[in-house]
Amino acid sequence: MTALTGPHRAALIEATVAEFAAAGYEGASLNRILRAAALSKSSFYHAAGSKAELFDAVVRALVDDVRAVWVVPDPAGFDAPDFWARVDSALAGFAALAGEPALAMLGRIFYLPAQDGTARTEVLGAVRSWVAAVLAAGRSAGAVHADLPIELQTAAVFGLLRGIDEWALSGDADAAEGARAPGILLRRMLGVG
Amino acid sequence: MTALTGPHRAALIEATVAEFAAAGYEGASLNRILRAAALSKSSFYHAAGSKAELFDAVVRALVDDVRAVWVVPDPAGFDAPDFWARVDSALAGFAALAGEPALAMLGRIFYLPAQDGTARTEVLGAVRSWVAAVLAAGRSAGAVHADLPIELQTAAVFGLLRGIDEWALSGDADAAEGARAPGILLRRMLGVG
DNA sequence: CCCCTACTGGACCAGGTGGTCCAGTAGGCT
DNA sequence: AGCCTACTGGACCACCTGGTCCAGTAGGGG
Repeated sequence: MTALTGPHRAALIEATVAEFAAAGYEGASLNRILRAAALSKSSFYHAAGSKAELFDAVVRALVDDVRAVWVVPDPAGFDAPDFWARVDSALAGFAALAGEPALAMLGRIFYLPAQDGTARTEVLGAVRSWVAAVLAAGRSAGAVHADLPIELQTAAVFGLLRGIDEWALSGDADAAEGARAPGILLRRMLGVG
Repeated sequence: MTALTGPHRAALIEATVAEFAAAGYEGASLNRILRAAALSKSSFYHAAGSKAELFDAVVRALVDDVRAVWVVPDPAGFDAPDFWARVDSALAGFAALAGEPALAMLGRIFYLPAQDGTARTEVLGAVRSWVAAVLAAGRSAGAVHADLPIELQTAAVFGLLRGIDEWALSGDADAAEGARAPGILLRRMLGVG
């Protein structure tokens, strides 16, 4: 019922994020989280109604953190001749917050398929339609190919970025290469000319 | 110990694949599999030593199915001026076996991160280095950009294909568009000129 | 001071997990 | 026939999961 209130909120979110990092979103154990947060079951169920609500609250908290650092650009602004320059600067702004591990994790949370009704699907849908709107603006600016469905292009963008991200995380990756790769590859994949 | 032998092999693999489809690789329940295969615990542990061995055997069986239908092209053959035509025909050959749902599932199994030592990591590594070898051949043929690490390009290929695959699976996807997308997008993303 | 509400600790629950153990039994070999 | 091995059924195990319940207790308002 209550959507995670009270003094334990911060500790609970922190412990949950750590658990996500260790065991993934699906594999996260409520018992482990409570143990880490030094909180009893009953206290937890008093503050947050269920495991699902906890997870939703955490997702929302992470999203808020991101939006506090990175103001999401209006897709309409991308309908301009310098479309790709604007994409580059948006990517640069976004890359700036990749430093904070808690925020980088938000991305990882969305890598798994989610069932409807959760905050994840909601946020993921919002991000997805934002990307689609940006692509649509790029199309009217003549900067983005229009010979494939825009939803397909959106999915390709997500997949590509995820692939780059996973490479960047796995061992022998050069951070500088990882930072410039999205701009280069997205432009080649989608850009006209 | 034994790597899944005996008369139950077929039924066990079938039930396991069905369970993978229903609950995912990680969420697959051994008990459900045994119930579906009408096999008792002791019989199972006699035939296959553990859940992990079952999963390995199933992965290997699916891989064998794929290799029976699609002969993996030698990467060396891609070092040619018509590199992208060869990629297209390889993609077409691979798309032909997307019809069989059990085989399509193999891909989905590899979407999740795997810990070392399992057949999944082994096969995934093999596929990954095959793709890297093809890309290297494309580079020497002058058909593939060489301004980014080849491992990064490989990761980008995996991500892109996964993104397209997920789009193709989710509802309102046009199968024809989904079939021609990989060739188009891979070439734009990686191709020179 | 008393009471009432908000909160807390911890025992407890049903149901699931992968895995073990042992008393059988069926089938081929000698 | 006798035996020995390969297999089977099912009870049982420890441990984990998310969730419930209840007897408290701390703290602020009347």
